[in-house]
Amino acid sequence: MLQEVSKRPVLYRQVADQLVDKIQAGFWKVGENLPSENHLSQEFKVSRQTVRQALQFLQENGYIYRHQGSATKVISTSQPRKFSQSFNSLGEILNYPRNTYRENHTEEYIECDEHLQKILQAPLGSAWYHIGAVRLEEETDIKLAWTDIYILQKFAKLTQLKDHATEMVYAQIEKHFGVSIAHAEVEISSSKLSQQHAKLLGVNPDSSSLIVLRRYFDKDGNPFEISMTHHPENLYTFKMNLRSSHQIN
Amino acid sequence: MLQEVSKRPVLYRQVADQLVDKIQAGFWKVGENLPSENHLSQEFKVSRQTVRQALQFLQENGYIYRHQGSATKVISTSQPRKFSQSFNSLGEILNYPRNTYRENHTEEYIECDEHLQKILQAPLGSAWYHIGAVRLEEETDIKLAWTDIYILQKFAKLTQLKDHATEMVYAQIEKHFGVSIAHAEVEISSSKLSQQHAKLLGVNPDSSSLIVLRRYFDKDGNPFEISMTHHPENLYTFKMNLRSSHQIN
DNA sequence: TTAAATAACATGTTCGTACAAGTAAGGAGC
DNA sequence: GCTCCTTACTTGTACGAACATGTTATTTAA
Repeated sequence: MLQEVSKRPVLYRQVADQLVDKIQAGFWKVGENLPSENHLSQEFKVSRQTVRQALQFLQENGYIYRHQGSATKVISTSQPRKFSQSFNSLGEILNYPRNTYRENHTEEYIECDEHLQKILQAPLGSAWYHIGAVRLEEETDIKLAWTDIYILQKFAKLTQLKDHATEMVYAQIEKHFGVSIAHAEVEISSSKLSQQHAKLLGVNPDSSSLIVLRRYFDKDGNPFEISMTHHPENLYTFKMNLRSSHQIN
Repeated sequence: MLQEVSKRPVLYRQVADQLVDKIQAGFWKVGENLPSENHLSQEFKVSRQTVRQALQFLQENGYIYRHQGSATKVISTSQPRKFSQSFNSLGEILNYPRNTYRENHTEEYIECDEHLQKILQAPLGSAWYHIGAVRLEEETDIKLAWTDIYILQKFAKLTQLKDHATEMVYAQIEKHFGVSIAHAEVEISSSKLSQQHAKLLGVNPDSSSLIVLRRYFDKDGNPFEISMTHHPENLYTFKMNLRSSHQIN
């Protein structure tokens, strides 16, 4: 019965898909309440736990708002953008979604020249190692972004490590060289995608891009890694959730 | 027994807290695996279900990486970068630089239609007040951005207040209507500037733009203000500083 | 009329149990 | 030494049951 509607392997996703369909079809409108978990449990002929898993999926994707004691409310019908990164704390901003990996295209030793200095904020002539990579989604191999990573030259051999393509580079530096982040900067801006990047990512060369620049500093205030990521337009959204729940610790 | 360690009301949070403590103390280091769920279940003398809830909490907070079949891996100690939940800093994301002001171009009563719903995430047909404004720098009068602000219709008279053009609208709502922000979302994306916006801002119609969407919710999860700001390329950068303030508090 | 107590109902937590499905290591066979 | 397959282990899914806790509407008492 459920199989006919959806070919999802797992039950709670089948339920979730049907709920999403109904929301998007306007059966439950934004601002209205969903039936209770027990009611849905009977309607779909699944356990309440399964319904709760489905509702959790809807919540994670921003469709509903749940709160103990009150009914579940529809807050959005919009299909969330596929690649959006959500943060609950600012620290998470340093990371990239787990289900992605890098594919290194270029690796080279470079010196910080005047042009690079605007990005690196490092001394002129300092020695760096540049990695140019495409970031892809694990399952679909969709090209998500182009990333330029600059690390201090002494860290260059990192690229030969086993998990290099899937782990965050700053985490690898922390792990293998004992350098930890004392301070970081994140800058987000927008610009048109360069011809070259557009070609590498297989998108319209006229499209705009979201640029995320991350600088990692050690305890002495020296940058040891800088990454600059170009996301083609509409492919990536930066999303932050700010809660005013005062006492977390 | 567990009570002594933590006074959290719920069991899974007590377990989660202890796991986080151990990770931050370096008992399990980044890259290492946690014990299996069954093992933890026995160690903490709680059901596996409770352990899974605790692990889910750790996952949501970026401490661990889990996926079916493999052991749970520690990916972050989150300690230094957690730049923690000080609402002041998070709140700053909601604000706009002080030395700017708005120049309202259009004000109108509107209803939430299908197109607007994607932005507002509010019920179809709900009554809103729309303010279209250019944001300028105080001294130079340089046009920085175009902003569409949507507030609930009952707040419309705000626009007649004295400091309306310089204060953040959400702050005005808080002040005059006693509605406080319980939750907020910030979404950052990139797109090409529309012809109309480009003309209003006096920039090249072909340029790209940085779009910052802010949604403010009350305690019931209802949005009461949404603002969507379009920054022409190279005019605005979203910058965040993350410090590893170990124990300032 | 208003305010406090209560009942009904919603989601949240916690315990069981069992099986499914993905991963990784060890052994068999070549 | 190498590949393939089995096996043990891990996390994921799904069921059932019971109680906890927060919300809301109703009823009762002041």
